[in-house]
Amino acid sequence: MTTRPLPFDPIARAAELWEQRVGPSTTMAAVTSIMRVQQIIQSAVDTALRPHGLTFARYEALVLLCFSRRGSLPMRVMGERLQLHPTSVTNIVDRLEADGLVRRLPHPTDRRTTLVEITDAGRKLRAIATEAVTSIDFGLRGLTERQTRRLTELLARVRRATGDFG
Amino acid sequence: MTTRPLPFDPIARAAELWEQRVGPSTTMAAVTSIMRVQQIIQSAVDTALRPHGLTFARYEALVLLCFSRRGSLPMRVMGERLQLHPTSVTNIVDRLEADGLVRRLPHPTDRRTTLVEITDAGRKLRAIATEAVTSIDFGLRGLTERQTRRLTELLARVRRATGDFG
DNA sequence: CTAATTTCAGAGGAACTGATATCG
DNA sequence: CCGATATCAGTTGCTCTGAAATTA
Repeated sequence: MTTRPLPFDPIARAAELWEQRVGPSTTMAAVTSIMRVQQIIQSAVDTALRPHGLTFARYEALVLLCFSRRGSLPMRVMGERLQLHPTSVTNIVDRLEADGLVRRLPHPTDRRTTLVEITDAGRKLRAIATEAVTSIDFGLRGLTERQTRRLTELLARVRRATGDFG
Repeated sequence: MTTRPLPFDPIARAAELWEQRVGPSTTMAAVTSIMRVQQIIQSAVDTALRPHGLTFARYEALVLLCFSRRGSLPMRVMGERLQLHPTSVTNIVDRLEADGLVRRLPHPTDRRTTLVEITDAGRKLRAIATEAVTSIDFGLRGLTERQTRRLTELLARVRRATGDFG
């Protein structure tokens, strides 16, 4: 968030030099691109959510709960779906609960686990925040519908190959 | 880094629910995929670099300097190329300098700017670290050469459309 | 004077480790 | 006893804001 755009593609230039000095640059270019686009998206989405007191991580948690069958999930399951460390789940739920967007409930049968339930205020804010992020296309621009699908598909291959699921 | 892989694709499932309840899910699925793959790559790369006392950000800075014409660049240019906040550049250079991998030099003509020059130790570690990250394919698996290029190309469209360069 | 470059102090959000209490 | 769940304390790394000092 510092400087004006460069007149050239810095990743393409780095790839050229890499090719000359190190070797094949295909993987390096793709990885650098992913890191950069993630940064762009994170920044755009966080900017859109900040007026509503949310970060992307907290927004994702809200969406997950909102879409769940009963509007509630165990902490552990939330961490599983969102790929978060248990302590990160605690942290995120703490903040959402402090804002009255979720509440902790005891699990009816397993007293080790605590359920997190979305509140009415949480559902309302989820809808407002969704409007905010979709109105900027989540910061993802420049792709056709078809290209966007292709991107998702390629990334799914990576996720599967790295043991993310399946 | 907590749990075993899910038996299903959590992003595909979230996209289904999004489609039912919110609307078109194409963009949301792509964005979530990028965030997740970035997380996978970051984790893999940082794990590979940790034994050498580097993070990905510091490694990138080392590569940038190593490939530069004179082995040195102004702080501002580093921030521009690596898309880092000025204070982040200061932070990263501080750590690299503390480890003897770079050194600060006064700019010969502009006394406002300070040059950062890679040291011999820095060049040596760059080579070792490159071996470490390439040996794990930067954490990027499951794609053919052709698919990897396609991924880079799609991401470049996004970067260009969001004003990253061009 | 304005503008650019870097640094510093401080804050926030995220991720991790290790330890602990509770419970199945 | 073992393993799972959640929390707590503390650390690290990165990013940002706002302010300052220096110089073009």
